[in-house]
Amino acid sequence: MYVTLQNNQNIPESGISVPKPFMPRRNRIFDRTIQTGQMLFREGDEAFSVFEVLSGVVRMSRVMQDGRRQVIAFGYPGDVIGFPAEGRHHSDCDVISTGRIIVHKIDALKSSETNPALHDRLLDAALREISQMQDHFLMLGRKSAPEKIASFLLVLMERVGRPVGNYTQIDLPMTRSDIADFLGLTTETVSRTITHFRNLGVVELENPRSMVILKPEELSDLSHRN
Amino acid sequence: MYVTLQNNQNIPESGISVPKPFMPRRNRIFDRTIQTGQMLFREGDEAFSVFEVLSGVVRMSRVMQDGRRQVIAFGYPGDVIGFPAEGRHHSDCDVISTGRIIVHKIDALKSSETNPALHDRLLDAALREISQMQDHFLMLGRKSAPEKIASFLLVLMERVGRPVGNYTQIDLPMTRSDIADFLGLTTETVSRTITHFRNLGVVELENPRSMVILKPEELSDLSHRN
DNA sequence: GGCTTTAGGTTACAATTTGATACAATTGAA
DNA sequence: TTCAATTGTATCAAATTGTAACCTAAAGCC
Repeated sequence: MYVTLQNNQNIPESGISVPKPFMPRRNRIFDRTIQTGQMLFREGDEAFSVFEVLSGVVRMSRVMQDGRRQVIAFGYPGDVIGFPAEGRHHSDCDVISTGRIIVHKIDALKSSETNPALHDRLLDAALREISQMQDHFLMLGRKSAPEKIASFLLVLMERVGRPVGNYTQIDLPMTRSDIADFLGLTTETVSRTITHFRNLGVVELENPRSMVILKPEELSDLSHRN
Repeated sequence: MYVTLQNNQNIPESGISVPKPFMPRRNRIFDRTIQTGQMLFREGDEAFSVFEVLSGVVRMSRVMQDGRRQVIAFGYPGDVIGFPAEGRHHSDCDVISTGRIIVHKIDALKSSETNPALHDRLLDAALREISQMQDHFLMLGRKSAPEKIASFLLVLMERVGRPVGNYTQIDLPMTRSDIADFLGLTTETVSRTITHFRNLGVVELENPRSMVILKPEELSDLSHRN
């Protein structure tokens, strides 16, 4: 699923499970390598496919003419991205971390004739995305800067964190500017807030792109998720 | 479609058309009256149906424990609402203006067996919703308060405005608080901004719930859509 | 009818957060 | 090593929010 910072406190059995990538037997997968900096599609492009991320990270974004940008979502392994409307893509999609994707023909989403199981899976992914975007709305519209950053780091920790000793380490393949544009902040505010968290002893930075979460509970308090 | 304040300046042939409600011959429709104040579903409810608005207006929202609320969307005639994820609704849905809806069994969305045409239509509605939520992201994350209000009024004008002489009249069935929670602002800011637009001669209020757009072009400039 | 109550809306002013600007430090690539 | 890009920090300005008072209209009640 997308990293869209859920807020499911009111939902019983809150966790939305992420299905494993579809793996037909004998690896008859039409997958493709994606390289950092590569563009998968642009806003307005005709949509021929949806993409399932196997590894690496992609960034979906929209831009205004005056340059203001909103990052819609980061696509991590397990996510399906590029759902079209009216046959077209409505955002840009860039690769920010090299990896592999499965390219599904758009027909698989449109029709259940040739492959009902895949159709169901893609439909579920689309519905899951709607739900996750709703969570992101709450964050964009109603959370403070520290709450946004804390929520963001928590989601990354839960989705792609790696245990290192007693703590959890997360990579940040995106720039501070990407994070800012995802959360509706400025890079300065992102920087300030991370520095603040560091001073609180909640997180630790090995370098700007590698973070260790020292106190997940305090981060959770800061995010006001529970 | 939802009133989600589109920003399609980069998309050729930008307008996303809204399909007419599905009308089987001889009116064999399973529709239902909805009354202001009625609740269609709550966050966490098991999802048995999706709803197609025929008339009236509904409000989808999510709430944090501390009371902060985000209005996800307003459902106007033509919109399909209540798409579930993992079999559950992930927002509350209230009726804010009496009307009628069609109740579609969730199976119609899940499977194309019984009614392929309806299945396609609901799938399209879901994809359109994803696209429109992306537009709303840009607004929530990157637009200023006046830009948000101007965009909101423009979308209402285009979707449900009624010509009155040379101008366009729009009803605002939602409260200022609903608008604020939709745009990520406070009621005071909404009030102040509308007053400002009134002083500019861009809009006129017959009463707080009935507005006349006097200068659509200036409103468009204020919204930074074009 | 006239009164009170209530919800919603508006306005003014103070407080606060965030953004803008500028510049230093760091990192990674050439 | 040098350069360019990114990140971090500090100061100041601006936009938005918070607080509180007041207004208006509708609803309920006597």
